[in-house]
Amino acid sequence: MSQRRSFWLMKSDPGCFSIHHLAECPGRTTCWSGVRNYQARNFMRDQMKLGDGVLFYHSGGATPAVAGTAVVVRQAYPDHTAWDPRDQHFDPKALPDKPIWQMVDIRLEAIFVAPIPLEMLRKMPTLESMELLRKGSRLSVQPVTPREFEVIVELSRRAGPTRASGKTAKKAAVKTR
DNA sequence: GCCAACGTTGGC
DNA sequence: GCCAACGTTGGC
Repeated sequence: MSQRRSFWLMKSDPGCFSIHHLAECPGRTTCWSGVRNYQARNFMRDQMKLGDGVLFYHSGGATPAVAGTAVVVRQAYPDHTAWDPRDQHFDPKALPDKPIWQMVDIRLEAIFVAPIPLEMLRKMPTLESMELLRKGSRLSVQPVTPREFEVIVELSRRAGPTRASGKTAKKAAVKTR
């Protein structure tokens, strides 16, 4: 079986843990704890491999958006936060010798100069079958195709200069005040 | 803050 | 094994 790199999208509420938080973690690396959904866990446990690409998605907030990319640097291992009673994601059914929940480690790769809003993704015909865009989709860890990953990274490259000029315009507006 | 969609739980 | 009730997610 060939070991081809796979791609994923992982959601986080930026008010809880944003890509900027990740940027400040030691080694720009974090464990992805707190997943309490079996389907999402299974993707991490069974399919995520070292070197896989991750789209870091900011859910909730005013503008849900893909905020950047990360890479899987450690494959699935038990999520110890599940057996910590003080943890927000405590699960009394999980025990150290029967962990139930798993997590991976990811390392930040790039923060997009301009995040790609969900609204923009919806406008892209090449992305219409993305899991993220499916009505009612709530999976917090989901596969994306290599093509989808590539299209979004490419969008972020094009969005860069647009935002820069927007900034300039804003500055100019301030100046004239 | 609302609510649709979804996953989980528990009674039967 | 069905399904109603409930809790959660997440866009709007």
